[in-house]
Amino acid sequence: MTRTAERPAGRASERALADLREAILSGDLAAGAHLGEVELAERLGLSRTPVREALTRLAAEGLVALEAHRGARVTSFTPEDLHGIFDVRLALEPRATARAAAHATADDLDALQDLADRMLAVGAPGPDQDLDALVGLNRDFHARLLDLARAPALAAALANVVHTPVVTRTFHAYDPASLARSLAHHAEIVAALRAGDGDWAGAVMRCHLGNARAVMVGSR
Amino acid sequence: MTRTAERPAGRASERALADLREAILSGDLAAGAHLGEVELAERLGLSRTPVREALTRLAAEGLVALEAHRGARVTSFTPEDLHGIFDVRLALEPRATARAAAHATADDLDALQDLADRMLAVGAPGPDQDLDALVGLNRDFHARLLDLARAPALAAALANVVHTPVVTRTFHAYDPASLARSLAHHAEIVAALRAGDGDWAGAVMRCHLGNARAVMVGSR
DNA sequence: CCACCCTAGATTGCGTACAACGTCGAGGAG
DNA sequence: CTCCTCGACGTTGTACGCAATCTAGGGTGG
Repeated sequence: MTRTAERPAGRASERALADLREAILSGDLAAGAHLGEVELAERLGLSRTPVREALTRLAAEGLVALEAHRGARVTSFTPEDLHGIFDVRLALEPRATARAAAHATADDLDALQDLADRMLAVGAPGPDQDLDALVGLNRDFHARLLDLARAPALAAALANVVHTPVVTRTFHAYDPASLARSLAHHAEIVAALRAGDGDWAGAVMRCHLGNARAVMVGSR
Repeated sequence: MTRTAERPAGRASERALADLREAILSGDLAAGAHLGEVELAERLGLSRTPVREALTRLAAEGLVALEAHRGARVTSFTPEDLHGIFDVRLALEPRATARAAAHATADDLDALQDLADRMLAVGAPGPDQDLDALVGLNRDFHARLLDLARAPALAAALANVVHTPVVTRTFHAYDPASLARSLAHHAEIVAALRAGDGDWAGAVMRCHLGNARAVMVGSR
């Protein structure tokens, strides 16, 4: 009916998926928000079918919870949940980081270095500090590192856990000292990889995650 | 209240999901098999819609791969993939097992003991040996153990990795010595949990998985 | 005053039809 | 003989409509 000939675009389903995921991760859709299929469909200018498919996939990723005949809700996480999520990250990411040492080429290292440098620049206290830009850079850094591990199963296991809103969104929670540590960790990881020392790199990643958990969940 | 204990039982979508998952895990649908939506729909007596939803969810679980306009295929795993999967299991399951020590009640331990005993009975060499029955018991044992860990995030991370056909299906690949070890491990895990020693239990799980990996992937 | 039932509304679940896209095979040209 | 091009088919992607089901609200009886 409504022929919104705005843009031919790619697959509408993937568009809906990406839009919804971004809306959730960015916080536009608050945790616990009531999501109706018709409402979302109208909002995105699509029919219910692709929206429904997107919701199904988001539910599989754990970003939303489907309640029968009651609508879908954005999943909310308790501090215990967050703690558990960091448990998984601590179990997997240091291992992946260690593996990355064996596969990283000079180009890879340069790219990582570049990301680490830019994060240091954007994250440094002062008028130019941009904590929001940090989010994307941080995601890129970790994603690239994970890719270098050449461990698809490990990456898949992590994927359904790291997507969680709070983990990827907040950099504002960091106090100056923790933020400085976090940014330094990135650089140190690159240094360890350059040295070809997987154990070192993995250890830094453990520190990195421990620091992050302390900031976001607090000591337990 | 109308007690419709009839055929249509339960949501058709979940039925399709369960049927397809079982068909894949049991091997009825061979790895790499060409799955068309219409073909599956006719086979299950449903329309394409629920089948499509089931395929989407299976793809999210990693059991099938959706190829655009070419149909879905049951994912197949290389030895390298399997090795990586066991890497993830080795990183997560021992940790979960250790955590289970803190939460297991007497009833839980009895149930685990029962499963371990039954596996010993069914797995013992002789005319009564039933390797197929082992599959279900083994899955129950690991699932129950994972549940006791009270670590939903960890369980979720594992879920998308353990579902893989080859990992859960084959017990025929075990040689007698390895099989005996594997069954003994289950009993030892229960013993360690009874002793309240999470470290011990986790160590046994590491052995258990190492043994399994050696059987299925071979030494590398 | 409380509990229960019953109706009305809304939402999801599923089926079917249409459209777009990609793939595969056959035929012709070089 | 090989490669390219073109057409038909098959498959997926999306829209829409109907039916079943659940939730919520008001009314009634105890």
